[in-house]
Amino acid sequence: MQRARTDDAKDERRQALLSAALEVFVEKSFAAARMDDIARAASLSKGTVYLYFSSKEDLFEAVLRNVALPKVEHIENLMRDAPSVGEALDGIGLFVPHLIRETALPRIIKLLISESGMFPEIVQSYREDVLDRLLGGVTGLLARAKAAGEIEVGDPALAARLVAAPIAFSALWSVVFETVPEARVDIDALMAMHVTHLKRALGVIEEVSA
Amino acid sequence: MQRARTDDAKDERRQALLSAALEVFVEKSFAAARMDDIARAASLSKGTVYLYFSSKEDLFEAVLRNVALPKVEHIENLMRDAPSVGEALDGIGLFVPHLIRETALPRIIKLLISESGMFPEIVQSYREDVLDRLLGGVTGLLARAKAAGEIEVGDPALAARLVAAPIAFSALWSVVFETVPEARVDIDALMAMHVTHLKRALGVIEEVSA
Amino acid sequence: MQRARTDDAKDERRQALLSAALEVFVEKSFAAARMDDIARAASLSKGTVYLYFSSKEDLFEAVLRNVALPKVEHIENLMRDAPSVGEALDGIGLFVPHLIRETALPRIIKLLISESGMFPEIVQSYREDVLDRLLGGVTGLLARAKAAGEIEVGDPALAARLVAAPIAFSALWSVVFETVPEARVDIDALMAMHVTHLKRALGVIEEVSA
Amino acid sequence: MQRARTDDAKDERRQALLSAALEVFVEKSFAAARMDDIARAASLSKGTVYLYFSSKEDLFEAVLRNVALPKVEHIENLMRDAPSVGEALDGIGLFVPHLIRETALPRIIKLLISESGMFPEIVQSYREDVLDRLLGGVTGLLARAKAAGEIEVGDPALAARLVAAPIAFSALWSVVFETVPEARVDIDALMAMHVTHLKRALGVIEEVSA
DNA sequence: CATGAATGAGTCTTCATTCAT
DNA sequence: GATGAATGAAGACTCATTCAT
Repeated sequence: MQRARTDDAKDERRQALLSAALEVFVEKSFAAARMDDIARAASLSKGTVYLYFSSKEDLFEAVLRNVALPKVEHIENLMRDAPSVGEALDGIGLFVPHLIRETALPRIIKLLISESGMFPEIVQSYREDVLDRLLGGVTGLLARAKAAGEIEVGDPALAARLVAAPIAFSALWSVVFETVPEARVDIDALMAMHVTHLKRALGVIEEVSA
Repeated sequence: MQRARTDDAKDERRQALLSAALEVFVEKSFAAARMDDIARAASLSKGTVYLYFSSKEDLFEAVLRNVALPKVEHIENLMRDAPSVGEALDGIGLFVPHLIRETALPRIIKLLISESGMFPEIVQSYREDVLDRLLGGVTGLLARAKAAGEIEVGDPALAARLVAAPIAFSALWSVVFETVPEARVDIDALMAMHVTHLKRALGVIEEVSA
Repeated sequence: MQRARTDDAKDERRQALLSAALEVFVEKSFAAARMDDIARAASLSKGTVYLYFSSKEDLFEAVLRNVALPKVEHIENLMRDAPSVGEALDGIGLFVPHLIRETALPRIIKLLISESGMFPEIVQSYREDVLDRLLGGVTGLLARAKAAGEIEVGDPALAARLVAAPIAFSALWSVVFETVPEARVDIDALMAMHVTHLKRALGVIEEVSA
Repeated sequence: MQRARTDDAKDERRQALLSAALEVFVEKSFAAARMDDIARAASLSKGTVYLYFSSKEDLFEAVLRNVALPKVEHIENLMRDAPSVGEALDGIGLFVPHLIRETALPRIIKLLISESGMFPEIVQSYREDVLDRLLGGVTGLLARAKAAGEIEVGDPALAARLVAAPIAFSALWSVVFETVPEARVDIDALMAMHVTHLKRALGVIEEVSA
């Protein structure tokens, strides 16, 4: 491998390592992942990894710190700025398939679940920093809509979980089972149905899109 | 430790080991679990484990083979024999909290997810033998109700996933996050809401219980 | 297994164990032999072995102490009492095939060789008590014959080794290689030739047997 | 330890390991030898051995594969090209003491004998590839000489064994018993006598060396 | 006496980490 | 900066030995 002299080149290499590490940690779990696997997945040698991360655990933490977090704010804003629950749900229905197919989200979720026993603090802080904020965004949206008489719902915090569950479920299903073609699920159709069901369940009146 | 002379005593010890192993595998993942941990969790010494299981992997497979499987038929039957979708859903709403709080289901799900990368065949066969059958049971129930004009729904197979998702979600949440009190969720309430939402979404007409 | 109440029954069991142990030690070496193998080869259970021998090493030593030793005196006497070198050699030629095919000698030799590194004292004392005496017997025979002008030979002690070598060679070959039929050697013919060669080499004048 | 960067340095280390392993296997037997012993004998650490050999068994097989084999052809040629049986035997008489004192042959023989029970295939293939060829070389020599009326002998294949036996005997004696000074044998004298005896036994007419 | 379940010391093997090149 | 050889701590597994039954 060439040497990375500039800071940019170093950042690039760091990113390559993080992304290789995510892949390998997800595939094998933290304990079973070998530094060598990760190094090779990033086309580097074992020793080089230690130039960028001080230990396997450090690398693991960096993986969780560096992915997906930017999205949180984005989604919080989407929830806050949505003109109506209906449109917010439509947005979710359209956005989630992309989230599942193209982003690291499913793998991050799987990793969090897998390592919750070994890294409880990391996982709890992830829950606080990411999951609670996302659920909080949806909760807020539903609470405002409920207050506005737009929807009919019990505890918005619980309802937010019902909104999130099929998303998490699909994300997990995709990483866990879809290595095999017969387990494949049509996520677009599933999410479309999820949104339809939610609207019916919440009593969202469908506005006619002119 | 006392010695297990009779076959019954040996079976008991086997069960104790399986249950200790499930605990440790769930907590640490297969790779990070030490046979010694498992042995001590069952109040045995390391060597004794090998009198009952020939290897760590054998023990792991036995753990998956020995739990939850009996329940599958039970639930399949429930779905098949349900007099109506509404009652079936009510049944689910009442049964699931028990399932999540009292049985190994949540831990098994977590384990399956965690080890899907390391034991793909085991995990896929579990999907076929357990998950597909459970989802198939719900799918059948919904398909029959749809044919009878009882409910309004698109593809029953997808809808079955929407039925299952909050159950899986809650199960996972309970093992992954509920080690910490502030992450606790009221599963009874959540499931009650889930059933309510489902009935509304599917257009189930609530019969008045005389 | 029945209990051995009488002393005779106990001795029998001891012998069975010694003979099973010889077999297993020869087949696998001391280190690789498992007490369980030996016990089962004697149709006993593992624990029972410890009623007769205090440890694996004790059993090993007993094996070497209890076999073949009686023969030594017998052979010493044969050598001492032989009326002539020719007849002594004839006796060897007739006796050795039996020794190799029917007695434990070949296995004992193999065992001594195998364990010479792990049990140097045992092996050296075996050499002194058995091998040196046997070689000494032959050496004495040759020395007397030389003194009597019966044969022509250099150092009788060296010549004794030339007498012994093909015997040891055949014994070893039989345990080491003759598990496979294509390695089989006609020991009677080989020993006959050995005796013929020895007589010619030593210049033994063949008396005509009336 | 210094690091072996070049292929040459690695080959050197491999050789050092093979030779350390031979020593330790011979001393203790395969089963009783610890990888750590071997590593230390080669001034390396335990882990390093596994950079060169994938397992203890792999190392063992490599030990047998890498020694003595070159000599076989050499000796085959000597036998084939010998101008006369007498000279061939003289050659053996002079060469064997070197073989026994300076080469790995005695240790290899001991190892083969010791491990014949645990590695029957390896040992049989060694017999075919090495011993049978060596014995075959001598057999051929004797058969040619017999056909030429040079010597008087029965079955040359058996006679070859009588040629080999004192060599094997001495080789074994040297590894097995000569750790102790009082067991030492004068191999040169023994071999000289062996050759003398063989010539007499075969009726080789001693040519006068001008 | 006989058994075989239980134990834990001992050994092979892996792999995170270091460091000479 | 990059490499991969070397290291040794850690963990799976075996088996001699003990001892409750």
